[in-house]
Amino acid sequence: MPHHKPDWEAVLTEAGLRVTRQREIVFDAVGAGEGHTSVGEIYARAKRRDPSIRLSTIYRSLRVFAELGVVLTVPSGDGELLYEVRHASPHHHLICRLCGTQLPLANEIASNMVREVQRVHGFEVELDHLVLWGVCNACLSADVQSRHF
Amino acid sequence: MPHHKPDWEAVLTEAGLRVTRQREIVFDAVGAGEGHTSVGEIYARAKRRDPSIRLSTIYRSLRVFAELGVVLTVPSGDGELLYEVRHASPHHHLICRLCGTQLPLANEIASNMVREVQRVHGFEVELDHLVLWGVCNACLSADVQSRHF
DNA sequence: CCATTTGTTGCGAAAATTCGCAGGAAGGAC
DNA sequence: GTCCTTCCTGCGAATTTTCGCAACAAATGG
Repeated sequence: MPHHKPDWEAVLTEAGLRVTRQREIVFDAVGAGEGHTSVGEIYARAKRRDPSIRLSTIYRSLRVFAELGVVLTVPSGDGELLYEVRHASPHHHLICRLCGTQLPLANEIASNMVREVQRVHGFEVELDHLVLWGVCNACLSADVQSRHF
Repeated sequence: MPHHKPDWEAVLTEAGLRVTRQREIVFDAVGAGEGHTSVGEIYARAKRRDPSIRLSTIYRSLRVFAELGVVLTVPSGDGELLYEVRHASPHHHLICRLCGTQLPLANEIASNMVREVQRVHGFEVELDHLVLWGVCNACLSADVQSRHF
């Protein structure tokens, strides 16, 4: 199936919001690169398509997208917020606070937890993008070795 | 309540940082109330003890504390960052995005997930304060009813 | 088409957060 | 105590993010 129609437009109209030229530009700018994108980069890309677009419009669009869940926010290592378009299936990350590597978390683990919360608390968790910080395998062994010295 | 020597000082010195009067004020300000505290509130409390303290000092201290893990940051509903002192045992929350209620998450659920991640990915998750957003029991039934009308 | 309604944008200003730097204070060594 | 060395803070300015409001544009219905 061609899947050419971007579905974020449907999500917006569904929510009673409007599909505008600016929002299209911003959305495309988020997805233009690979992976996570900073506000500055998004602004630069957007301005390339419409030099008169204002930074406040970028921020407003991003907030709308994030609230509706069509883009996800990922806190980068140094506290800056990064943005990324959300793909069909929810995906979760493990981020190593030592080397910064990101690896995907097995979906089953996350959905198990969601199911458990539902069973125990009767609470419906909406888990789009779980980010777990910690230390990866490689750094764990490296750290152990460095303590040897 | 033998609330002995606050251990955040040990954590700072351990990291080669200094225990200053300002940092003491900021740390106390974070913990002065119950639960999560906003930057503005922290600043207000700190200024009560030292009117000459600067906002940039608040931000710098909070960043240091957060990086060392002695205070935790919690994203509030509207995107604002809240701060809270980290207590001995990790604790996790469920927050309802409809009514704002926060309820504690059974520790077992979280630690199960951490164990699973370790087993499957060999990744050591450092889970101090997991916040899961969703819809609580009460709002779930209320929502169902409202769809009836 | 035209009119109406309501959400959205541009614009500038305000607020929040970070930065650079010189003076001041903590911790350590003697 | 005094002297050092670094780190921290006050200070103001720069940067980032939000806000208010009038003009504008998207969807809807006639």
